[in-house]
Amino acid sequence: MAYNYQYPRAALTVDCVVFGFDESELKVLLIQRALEPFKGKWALPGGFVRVDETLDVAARRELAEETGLENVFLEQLYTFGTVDRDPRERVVSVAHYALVKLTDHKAKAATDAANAQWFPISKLPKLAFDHADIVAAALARLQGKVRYQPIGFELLPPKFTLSDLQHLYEAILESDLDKRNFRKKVLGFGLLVALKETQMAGGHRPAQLFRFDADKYEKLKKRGFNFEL
Amino acid sequence: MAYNYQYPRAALTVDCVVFGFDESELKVLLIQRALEPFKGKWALPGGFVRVDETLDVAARRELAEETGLENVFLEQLYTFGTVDRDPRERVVSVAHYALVKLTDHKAKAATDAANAQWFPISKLPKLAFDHADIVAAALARLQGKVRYQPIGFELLPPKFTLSDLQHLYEAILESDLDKRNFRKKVLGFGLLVALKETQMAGGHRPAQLFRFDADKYEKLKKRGFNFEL
DNA sequence: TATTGATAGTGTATATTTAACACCATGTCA
DNA sequence: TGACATGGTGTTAAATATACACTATCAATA
Repeated sequence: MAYNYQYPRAALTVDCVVFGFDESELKVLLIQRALEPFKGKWALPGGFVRVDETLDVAARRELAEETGLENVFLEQLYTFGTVDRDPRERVVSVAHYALVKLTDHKAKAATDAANAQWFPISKLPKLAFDHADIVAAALARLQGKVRYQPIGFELLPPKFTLSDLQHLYEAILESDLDKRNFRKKVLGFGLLVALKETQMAGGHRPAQLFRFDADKYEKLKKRGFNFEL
Repeated sequence: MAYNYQYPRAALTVDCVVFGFDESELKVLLIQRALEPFKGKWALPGGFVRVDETLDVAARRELAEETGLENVFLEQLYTFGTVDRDPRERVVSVAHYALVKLTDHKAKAATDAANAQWFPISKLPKLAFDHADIVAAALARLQGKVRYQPIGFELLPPKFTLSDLQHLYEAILESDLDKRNFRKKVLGFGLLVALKETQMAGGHRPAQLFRFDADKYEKLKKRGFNFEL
């Protein structure tokens, strides 16, 4: 096809659905918009892509600027290109989703991201633009992905109990799992390393702490190992 | 995020990986480029997105213009946004993949798409831009998707035999399947309707023809039915 | 017209995986 | 020291997946 500069161009943005997990609930990080349109409404963190940065870099930059988050798990999700999704002009957005350890983030929240706030996924406010659609797509992707790739660990602190992990999966999949079968399966992957510590949670028997063995995961992944839950 | 017109903008394109199936082989439809850069090289059909059309519409329009294909199965794949993927300027491409019935297309090929040509996926020529990456991503997606969604029918003519279907799956998955187990499973989905005709292929016992029951598929899909192969 | 060659079509037995299920252990706190 | 809360552990039955071999029916031809 002809290469032609004369047509008007769509603006290109990135948006991020940031998932966190805390107190048995899956949460999403939102930003309150300071400007029109949708001023005062909640929206996904995101912004315009610069001509000299890749999409991934743009998403990470916006995330750092607006929420203070860095070095998180981030993947491209889907590109939203409806003509009227932005009332100002044509804006195409490459949506991403991120998984963060809530514990890490809480310290920074006060400084970098004064107008960022975590919302339980089941109680999201009305969102600006088509961001509700983007969140829905991200949740569907997360639910699908978690079944065959051990990405849930990105949402947990470095040390966690098997109950923590099970509650996370139950929150993501929105269904109850059998405790014994769950433990059998996840331990069977051989990706969990039992630490010498236990979690003194009070009021009951202390739980064994584990960490995720990322190196081993990379090796097994290369061999085409199947991590289906 | 600041809303700012002053920065240069990336150009936005769509590209399509068009899959077809013929003579036991999975094929991809390529276009020979008429202009620089990569003049004379083979490339994916695609082109610039207009400001008044969605991504899906843009992909279908380009497909019709460059290959004569219409009303095909088409889904968004991934957005490629490396900074230097186009030597002229920054171009971000929303890649799609399409599944077409080769039999339908062959009639049109001579007229609409003089410089379009089908290549076996295992013998692709060197491709322009990062199109080899896009094809690889599309194949991976197709291989993943075919395992849990009956989209293979999009690649077959309306009437087909179980052997046709099996050969298609074997071509996509690049592995041999057991005939009896395969037939048991696909018939078990209840999506195949046996026609009253048989295929007179000559030289051997004629094979039962089937059609895909798209209505039933839609109904079962809504009920969350599992089509895992 | 009998034989050969090519693909169609069919069932069972075994191995593997999944699903369902209940009790004791160990800590805190009243 | 008893109540309460969560941690931790195996077995059995059901369902599913896998492996496997022979007969059927046509065309071509010897």
